[in-house]
Amino acid sequence: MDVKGRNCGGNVQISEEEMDLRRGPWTVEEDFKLINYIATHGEGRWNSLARCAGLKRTGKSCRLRWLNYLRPDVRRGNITLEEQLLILELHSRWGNRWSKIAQHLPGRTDNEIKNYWRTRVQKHAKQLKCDVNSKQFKDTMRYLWMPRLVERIQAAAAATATSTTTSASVTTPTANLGTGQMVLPPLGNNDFGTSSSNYTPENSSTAASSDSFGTQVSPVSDLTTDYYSNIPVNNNPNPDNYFQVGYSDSLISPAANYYNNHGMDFQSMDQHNNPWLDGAEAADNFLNADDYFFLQQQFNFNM
DNA sequence: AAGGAAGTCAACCGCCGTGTA
DNA sequence: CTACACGGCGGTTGACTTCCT
Repeated sequence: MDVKGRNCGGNVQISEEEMDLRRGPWTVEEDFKLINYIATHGEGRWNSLARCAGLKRTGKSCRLRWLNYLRPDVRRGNITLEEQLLILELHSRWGNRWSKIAQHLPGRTDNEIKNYWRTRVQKHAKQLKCDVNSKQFKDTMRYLWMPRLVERIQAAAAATATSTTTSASVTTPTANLGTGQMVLPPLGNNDFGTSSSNYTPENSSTAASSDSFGTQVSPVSDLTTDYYSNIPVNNNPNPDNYFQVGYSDSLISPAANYYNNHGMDFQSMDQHNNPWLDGAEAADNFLNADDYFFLQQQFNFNM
């Protein structure tokens, strides 16, 4: 055996410096070698694996390639609405703990989630001219985007239910999250867990111990028992119903108040520079034209 | 059609924690 | 205890693609 594991046939070990290591994109041949080797020998110490498989790559490079791309259970394709919701929720709790977040999205890698966050979510923050870690932005996620995602999941579930016509009762979307593919965090003292039909940012956050949103929490919890209580039982998502029931005191959502109070200019965001409106049907758009119009109306009403 | 801007994502880098000799 | 190798993780880069003018 070599120092840290397997040795490929008893030959003298060759240092990485002597191996003329390759870098950059992987070739089909390299992928094939790595897949074949792992299929035969399993995963192991990556440095020795790289040598034994005849790959002129570092162990790290092999590990990354396998975990992020070649592994058979890697799930490719667009991030679903359910996954987006889960990412937003988990990120609000754990921050940039991509690996930890990825553990709860089967088949998704930390790299993929990280890329999603940086390219999609941070884009929205940039467009709003606010920091992605700011309270305003986090509250927008909590009180606008996440409810919006829930609505859209609900609508999709309802559409599926009516098309199949086999089920009289509509399953709540979170109970049906990812068609069984979601693995929610274990139910701990402060965790949201299996009470999926009761999912809200309020009860799902870590507010009890360490509220990552800071000390001031918008008063929505007094107005809403849960998000589903604001959604008509006929599963017909309606932003007006949503806000007017949920935020009955002022008809202004907490996030809208934030933008109003912090001088953030919603009205200057026309359809040409607002990423939330462009291609509103795209999977990663949280707000549609109705939301935008509604927010504008609310701002005008209070001016 | 061409060129630049913006978006996407695979891969690399550097740091850190852990295990072992 | 110390040194070293290794794996894991988050941040960053850069090649490639798509969009826009």
